[in-house]
Parts: sequence; C-alpha cells; structure tokens
Amino acid sequence: MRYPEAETAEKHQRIVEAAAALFRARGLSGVSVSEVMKAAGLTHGAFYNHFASKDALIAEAIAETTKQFLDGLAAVSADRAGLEAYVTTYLSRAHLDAPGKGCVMAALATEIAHDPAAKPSFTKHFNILLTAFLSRFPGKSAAATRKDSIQTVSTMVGAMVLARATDDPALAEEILATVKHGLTTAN
Amino acid sequence: MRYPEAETAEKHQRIVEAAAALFRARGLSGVSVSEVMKAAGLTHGAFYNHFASKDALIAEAIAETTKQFLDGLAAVSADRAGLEAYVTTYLSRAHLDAPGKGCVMAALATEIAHDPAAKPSFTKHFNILLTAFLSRFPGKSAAATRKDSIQTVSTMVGAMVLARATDDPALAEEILATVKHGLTTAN
DNA sequence: CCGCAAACATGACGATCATCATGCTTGTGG
DNA sequence: CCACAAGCATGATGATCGTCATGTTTGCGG
Repeated sequence: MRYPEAETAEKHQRIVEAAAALFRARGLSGVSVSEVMKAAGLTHGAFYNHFASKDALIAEAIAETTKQFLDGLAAVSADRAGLEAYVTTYLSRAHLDAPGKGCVMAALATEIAHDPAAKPSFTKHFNILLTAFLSRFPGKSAAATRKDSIQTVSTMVGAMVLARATDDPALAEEILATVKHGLTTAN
Repeated sequence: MRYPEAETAEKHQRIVEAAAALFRARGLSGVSVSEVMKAAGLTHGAFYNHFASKDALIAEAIAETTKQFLDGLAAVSADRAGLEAYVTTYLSRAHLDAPGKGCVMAALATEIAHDPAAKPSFTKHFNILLTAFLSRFPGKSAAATRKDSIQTVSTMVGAMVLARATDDPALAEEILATVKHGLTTAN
C-alpha cells in the first residue's frame, strides 16, 4: 500500500463515523457519498478505495452505530436503576434533538425496511443489541427477560420515532414523557 | 374547466391513493412522481395540474392514509375486546407483509422525520388519529386514557417498525408475537 | 355555437448522484 | 534505491428525477 496502513485505517474509520452521523441525521437517501467524504476530510474520488458501493458504506455505518449503542448501555449499572437511567436518557430531549448521535433504530428504521441492502446488517446488529440489552435486565428467567427486552425496546423506539416525526415540540415532549413514565414505574 | 369536474376529482383521488400505497410500500424517496402518475393511469405531465409539488402530494397522501387508519379503527367495537382485536390485526403478519396498505407511522415515520415538508401534515393527522384511538379506549379518566393511547401506539409502531427492518422472518414474527402478547394481556 | 382555459400528453431542462476513468503522489517491499 | 501499486484528487459519464414548456384536446360559460 502506498499510504501507511494505520493512516488508511484511520481514514476508513473517519468515513464510517461521518456516514453514521450524517445518515442518522438526514436519512440514507438524504446524504450523498460526496457529502460523507467531505465530512471525513476527503474528496469523493477516494471513496471506492474504501468501499465497494454506497450500500456497503451503509452496512458499515449501521455496524458503527451499534458500537456506539453498546457504549451507552455499558455506561449504566446492570440493575433496575441502571435500566431506568438508560430509558430516561434514551427518551430525553437531548436524544430527540441529536439524531445524528443517537439510536439507529429511531433514526433509520423505516428507511432500512425499504432498503434490501441495509436489512442484513441491521438484523445482525439488532440481535447483538438485543442480547446486550437483555444481559443487563435484572432478575427473572432468560425467556421472560428476552420478552421484556423486546417490549421495552419496541416502546422506546416507537416513542422516539413518533416524537421525531412530529412538528409540535409540546406533542413530542408529551410522547417522550408519557412513555418514559410508563416504562420507569410499571412492571 | 375542460374536463367534467367529477372526473377530474376522481383522477385526483386516484393519484393520491396510488401515492399513499406506493410511498408506504417503497418510501418517500423511493417513488418518483412519474411512477405515481403511471399507477394512477396518467402520464407525468398532468401532475402539476393537480399538485404544486411532490411535497404537496406527500402531504395529501399522508392525509389519505389517516382516513384508511380511521376506517380500520371503526371496524372494531369500542371496548376492551375491540381494542385487543385491533392490536392483533395491527401486529399481524398480514400487516407486516403489506406496508402499502397499512399504517403510515410504521411505514414512513423516520422518513417523515427527515422531511420538513411532510412533518406538518403528519403532526396534524397524528393528533386526529390519537384522538380517535383515545375515544375507543374503555373506562378510566380522559387523561389516563390519553397516556394509555400514547404508550400503546408507541409500542405497536415500534414493534412493526423493527419487525419490518429485519431480514429474518422468525425474528420479525417473534417481535410481533411478543408485543402482541404484552399488549393484550397486561393492564 | 364559439372562444377560453383546464386537463392531459410529449418532451426538454437542470440538478443531483452513484460510479468509473485517469493521472498524480508517495510509501513500501524487494 | 527503485519500481510498483495503493490511495487520493479531478473530472467525466450515464441515469434518475422534479419541474417546466409547449401543443393539443375538449367541455363549459356566455
């Protein structure tokens, strides 16, 4: 290779991180390859030295967001209090307003559903993410925990997705607050 | 006007219905104006006699899906059993596999969130839809009912959105079945 | 019965985009 | 120390798309 291997790998990572942020902020179809490369400090020509296609970039970007998700989970304790802290952070105004730094599911779910090339990567990482979430659920049997995880994740994602699709800040906050309350007091 | 008014109105409606189906099936950015017109039995040139822009069509298409949503709600009884029947239908494999005929929220939520022109229409119709859902919730106070509606809708939408983003049919069905069970036995 | 304008079709325009072609630059393997 | 190829930039290409221009048809108001 012509450039130091470490440097090349770092640029690759920068591209993936820029893509992960831009895609979540503006959608898969709302961001061009050129924009991603510019955000990574390169020009569009170098793109195909790193990825076979935009679809390949999307797949890697999804993987990157999963790493970030796991970091967020790791920051809370593995008990009921930690879970509630996580839910509270997830359903916060900060997350609502910063989709580029937030959950992939809440930012891109329906676009992924319409993009056959993105679904395999999403599916793989959704499984990882569910397992991680599950491992931090306190008590009960493994089966019950998995069910609880699926329900809790569905509710969190649905709330954020609806709040984001809304134009009215008061309504968005009502959705988040209501679901937050429901998830942190029930069970 | 040159064409009979009724005929023109009918064509307008055909365009909106075709758009509502195509957008939900393949996404806002995945469907071109020409495709919608062809599906409505016209050519692309006539489009701007009916709509000011693609954004305007999107807004009307969202309104159309809301009408369809309300029809679905009206089909069940206004009690606990009716609510559970509705949830069961919503979280069915038939709905999973037919996004073009299903809920807008589950089909387009994240794309709407990324499209400033679509958000006002969505917000307006989300309010309508929430009110209708609420009016069919049995018992309790109005405030509690609104909270229950928001939580239930969030969970249903989240589950469908995640199931649709998934490549693995078994996982998709697990999500639907789990959330369906949670919503029809709890409370 | 006539002229006007609405509705529709064909076709064009300009912009955007993913991808590829080409050439330069530069470090690494030999 | 040298040749090769990886990595990057500039620029081109072909396709798609939203929108507009133009011409034609045809029913409605007068």
